[in-house]
Amino acid sequence: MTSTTRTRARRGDGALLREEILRAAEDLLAEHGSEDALTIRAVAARAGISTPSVYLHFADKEALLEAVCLRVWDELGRLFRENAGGDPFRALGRCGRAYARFALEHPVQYRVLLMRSTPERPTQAAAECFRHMVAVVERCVESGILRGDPERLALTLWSAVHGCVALVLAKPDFPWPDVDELVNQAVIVAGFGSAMLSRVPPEGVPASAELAEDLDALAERLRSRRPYRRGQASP
Amino acid sequence: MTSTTRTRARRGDGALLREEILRAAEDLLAEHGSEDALTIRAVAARAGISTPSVYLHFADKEALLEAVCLRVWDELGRLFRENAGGDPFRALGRCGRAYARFALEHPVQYRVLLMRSTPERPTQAAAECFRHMVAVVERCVESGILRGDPERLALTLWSAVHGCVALVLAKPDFPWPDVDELVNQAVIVAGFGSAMLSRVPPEGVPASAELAEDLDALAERLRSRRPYRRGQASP
DNA sequence: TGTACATCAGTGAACGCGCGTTCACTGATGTAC
DNA sequence: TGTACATCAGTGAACGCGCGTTCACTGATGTAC
Repeated sequence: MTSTTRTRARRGDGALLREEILRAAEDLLAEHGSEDALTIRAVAARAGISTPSVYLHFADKEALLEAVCLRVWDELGRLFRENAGGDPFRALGRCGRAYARFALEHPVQYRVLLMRSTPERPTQAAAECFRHMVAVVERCVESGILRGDPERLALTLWSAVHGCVALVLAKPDFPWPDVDELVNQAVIVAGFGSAMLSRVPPEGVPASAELAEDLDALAERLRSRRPYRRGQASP
Repeated sequence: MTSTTRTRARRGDGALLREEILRAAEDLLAEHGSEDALTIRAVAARAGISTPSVYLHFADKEALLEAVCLRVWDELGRLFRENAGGDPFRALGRCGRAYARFALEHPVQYRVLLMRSTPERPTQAAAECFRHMVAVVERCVESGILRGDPERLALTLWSAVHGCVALVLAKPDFPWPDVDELVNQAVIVAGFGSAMLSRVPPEGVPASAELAEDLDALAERLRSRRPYRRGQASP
């Protein structure tokens, strides 16, 4: 940590410090991998300023933590928009994978926003994220591959991908197999599982052995079809 | 909170207090819904003893929290054993639902053990929980309904159900639809999705519209079969 | 062009809190003789 | 049966820590006249 001596901001440029504080906070989170590392004192020290200076730009500690986390959240919206085009079922898969990648790249922010029990703003961020998913699901429903209430479907898809990254983030010491493949499996399971959801007869399905036969028949049929694009798993 | 005056334990019965401390800690967690409520001081006050007395039975705060959480964990193993019998695919569904119910009934313990980034013992508990799931999955693989490495499959199934309860626990203020139904959907998605996992051709699947046709054909076939047991969704 | 003054970024020192933990202790209970 | 003593459950008071936050302040920068 090279202690570059900060030169005081010009009049009216006080907001510049805000940026430096946020960056210092981000660095702390990234290095320690836990929100516990984010103390006003540590952030100030990291930014090379005195502790009370933080209060010139953030009302309190919670406001700072929130700002750091929400800052990165815009990126998620962009990812959804980028991946939402083309064949709907494939787009769904791409979005799921992008979501997981995002979460794994910003572990602490993701944990604070979606794995901590907090009211208010962070929940709004979750709701916004949810709306993006609904949009993608709606196109799947239009195409016929998914059926049912898009919001319900989106919730289930969301929770499936969330579960995968949440476990990995919470238990980094667990002997996970290749995380990318785990995410990929979760996305495929979520996609095909959702597609089956509206197609499972309400009276129930046959016993495992018979059900296996029918699924094998489906698999055979799928194999005989021309794949949408080769060399890539789906959705 | 009736302050029943504790009578000092007889010689050799010191361990009795241990139970009372654990119960007091459980009550605190249940009431406040957060592990932050568990302070040595609060637990002692709740149990009607002096603060240092806690140290007669627990090495430190972490040991107490751990004991409170692991205490409830045995129940999970019992639930798996109870639900593991019968048709494998159905057993899988029952175990998933039981798991979710367990998590929702012990929110704080679940959060501490599976949603917090902690090393050592809690991770062992997660591993033990995982082994139970593998056992159920193995029977599914034997029956042919699932295919592939049981551990991989179990991980994916686990993460799907975990995602559902983890989101609900983390964002209780979110306008969730009926949680039981959400869990049910997650379980069905996880089950059928996993069944599809090994059946998706590696070259990829056709476009959404064609894929929808094939799935509809499967649905038709399932409807014409005699259901394993009527009036109950599956798996 | 010079000077008094307002404004604003930033600071040093301290307050007060709740916490985990420790220490020397008390007094009841059992045991050896 | 009585008595000295060891043991053990449990306690009161205090230590020390890091924290969020506040307060009165400093001194550079710009502005009015």
